Amino acid sequence: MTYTETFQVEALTPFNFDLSTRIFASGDKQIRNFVDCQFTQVIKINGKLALVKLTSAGTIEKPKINVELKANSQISLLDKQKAVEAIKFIFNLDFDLCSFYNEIKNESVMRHLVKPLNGLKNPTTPTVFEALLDSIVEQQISLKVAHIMEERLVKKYGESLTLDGETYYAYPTPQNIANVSISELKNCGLSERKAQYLQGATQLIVDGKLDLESLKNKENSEEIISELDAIRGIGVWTAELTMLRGMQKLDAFPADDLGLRHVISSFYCDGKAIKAEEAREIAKGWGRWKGLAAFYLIIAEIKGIKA
DNA sequence: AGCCAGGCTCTCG
DNA sequence: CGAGAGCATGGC
Repeated sequence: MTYTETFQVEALTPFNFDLSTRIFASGDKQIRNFVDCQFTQVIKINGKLALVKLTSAGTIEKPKINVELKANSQISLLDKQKAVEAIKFIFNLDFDLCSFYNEIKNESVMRHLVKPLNGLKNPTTPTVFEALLDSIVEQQISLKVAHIMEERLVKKYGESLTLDGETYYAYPTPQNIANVSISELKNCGLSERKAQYLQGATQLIVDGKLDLESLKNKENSEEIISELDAIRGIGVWTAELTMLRGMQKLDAFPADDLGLRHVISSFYCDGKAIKAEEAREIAKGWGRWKGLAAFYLIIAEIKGIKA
């Protein structure tokens, strides 16, 4: 028996749902993807798995999202409320893009991106742990390879939900990974070291020594970086990526990131290789939300927008 | 074939 | 201390 609830969620204007969600277009259908203007992902709400299907119901200026919530058991009012919270968090619906646009309106490159990318938000993962897991896996190796490994991890250790004959996977939780051996993790393609990093961080969480999820409530990003950086296997890059992707810390700016430096260079330095220090210097002109600005550059490059 | 890929740690000198 | 090796796998 499948239970379904349908409702709408409003977002702060401007918000372009289709543009913001397009980065999931190449995602695995059983995990998280965006096909035919519909976003699909399983999330854990109120302790149970539910499939979330989202489509845009409004415009960029008056944004609304159609939500279809599906589960194998009755969906309570609280479940619905939690789902709304999760959706708001994933798409940062309460963030005011106008204040971001105000920060960059006079910058030589950024000001040209506001119009073509109007309403673009940087989606986040429902839990911080997912962002951390992905960031550790993506250290050093190519994203393509990393995505293959992430997919293996999710399908092996994430809980699954089967609805109407289709099976979907939620991202593994720390509890799901806690008892997995290093050699099993290696079988997913992780190096010995990375398997240790992931297992180590997971143990800290399960043992109550690291409250990863509530770290996002800290105001001071530098504090979050140093707390994460102190953990074995997590450097500044991993911390910053985790913050951007899992905590909505849009001021985090991963200057060490190879791909990002490449994009910055193509807009500011004719494509010649630049160092992290030069990237930081350029980002000084981006105002407060440097991580979001970086995301705008990345999407601008993908869409072939010239500044 | 080999080299490289959105890093990080460990080990030398 | 700073530099350099080593890591895993798939794509080019």
